[in-house]
Amino acid sequence: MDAKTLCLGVLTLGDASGYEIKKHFEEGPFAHFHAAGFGSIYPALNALLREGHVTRTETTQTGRPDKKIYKITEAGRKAFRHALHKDPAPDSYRSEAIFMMFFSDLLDGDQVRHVYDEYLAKYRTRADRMARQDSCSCQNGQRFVHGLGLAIYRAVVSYMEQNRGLLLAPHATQQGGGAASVAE
Amino acid sequence: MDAKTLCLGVLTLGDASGYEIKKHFEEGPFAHFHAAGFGSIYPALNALLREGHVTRTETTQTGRPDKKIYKITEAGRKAFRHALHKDPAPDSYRSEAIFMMFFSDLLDGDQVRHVYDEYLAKYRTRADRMARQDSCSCQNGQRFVHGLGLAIYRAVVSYMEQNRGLLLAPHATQQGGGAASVAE
DNA sequence: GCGTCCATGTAAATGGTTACATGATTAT
DNA sequence: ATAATCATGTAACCATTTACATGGACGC
Repeated sequence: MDAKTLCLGVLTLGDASGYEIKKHFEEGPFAHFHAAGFGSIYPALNALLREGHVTRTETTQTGRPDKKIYKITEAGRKAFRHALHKDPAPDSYRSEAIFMMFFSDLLDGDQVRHVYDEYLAKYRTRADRMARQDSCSCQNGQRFVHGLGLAIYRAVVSYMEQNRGLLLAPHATQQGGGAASVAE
Repeated sequence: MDAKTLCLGVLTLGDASGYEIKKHFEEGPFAHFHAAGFGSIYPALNALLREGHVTRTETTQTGRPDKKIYKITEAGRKAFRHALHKDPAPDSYRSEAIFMMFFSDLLDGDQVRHVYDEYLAKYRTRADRMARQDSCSCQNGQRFVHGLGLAIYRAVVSYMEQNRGLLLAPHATQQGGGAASVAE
């Protein structure tokens, strides 16, 4: 899925600037299923403008840099629907952290613990954030995807909590600075 | 994570040819967390050979093309451990199928049903295949990752089964090509 | 016969990430 | 003071994907 289609998708949810589109990919509802950086968003938006798939309005703000708000056109909507009509490419998932955990026996314990803890913390945070976001007002597709993301994050957190011992067996619990030894 | 490190990782599990390494990424235990194609594997192996991180043995086979078996060296193991000692890059997950489902209200029902069905079937197949693979003989890290993959796949399958209605609500069950109008 | 599996590789093209460039405001 | 947020963009770099090139064996 190229950056242009991704941007069009965000713009079907409402007008936005390039900066706001990036935030969408970081915090928005499908943040977990795609990503894009400035280096791909800005050129994509300019290309979409050239193609007539979006219009642009420059907004002057006081105390803030100027903003360029993009709005999808009818041609843009059509192009978006057309792009979504092909068979989807297979999912691609890449996780260096999990790759590392796979080889935990080759790493020293501190490193494994560090990777494990950071990873679990990150997924906990995301699961919590998603759980707080209400998806009630959204359309069905959006609710479906939100729920799916949440289900995946919860599964990861739950599995990791229950199987910590597999990775960090010999070292006991030994976490954080506290004195708790037989935590539970 | 560059292709070289990925190949080294596979080679810590046993000697292999480039072709076999690719199969590892398709069917092996961390298939789900990383991928690599021939175009990145073969050049990576040649680079590793130049660097002395692997050795290569050419094997002549009858009725089969010749094979080049790669074996990791001590220097290679050291380089691998070193590569795994950095902080892992954040996960990147990209799914066109889920992106499509997110925008299901813009797509026609047939298309959504098609994407949904294919996607669920794929995840079911993978979950089943993983469940059959025993991970008992593996080291802890490998068991951990295998279990994690399985947990994720099961969560996806389970969620999708339970929430099909969100995506495909108005159309009733209505599957197959038949004439069923008020099916279910 | 046709497709798939085995097996290796190169080259071009695509496309994304990273670094650079700039700069005001606000919160710590 | 210092970092973060807001805000846009370009250019070099890097890496992967894709297409091309080759070819025998085996099953349908």
